[in-house]
Amino acid sequence: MRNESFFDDVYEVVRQIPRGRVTSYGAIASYLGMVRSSRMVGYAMNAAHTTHHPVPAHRVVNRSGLLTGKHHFGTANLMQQLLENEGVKVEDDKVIDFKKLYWDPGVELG
DNA sequence: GAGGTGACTGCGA
DNA sequence: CTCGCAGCCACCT
Repeated sequence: MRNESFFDDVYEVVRQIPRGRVTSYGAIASYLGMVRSSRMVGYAMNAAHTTHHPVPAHRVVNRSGLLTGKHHFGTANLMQQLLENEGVKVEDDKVIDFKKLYWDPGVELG
């Protein structure tokens, strides 16, 4: 029951991301069948800031591992702090070993 | 009802 | 390697 909207689906997937892992907007979009609407995933993250649902948006980065949305965390270094706090090394606003830490919902969730 | 926006992605030069 | 352009679609005003 998604009374809220498709955003709720995005939040659910993002919450499934294990600690110390990261994924991309396209991966979530693809898992939800909205690979062509990857922008909407990012848009949903923006709305996540307004919902009451806890969404670890810091675990979601662009397909290059770049912290594109760090500017939306209030402070530019907060997103990197959270990632490093989980064991994810970040440098120059980019996730190191992004390929290794990459978490694909289409694979992990089936 | 219509127009504008965007936390993206892929491809070409 | 970097830079630019076009497509995409739900949400907001």
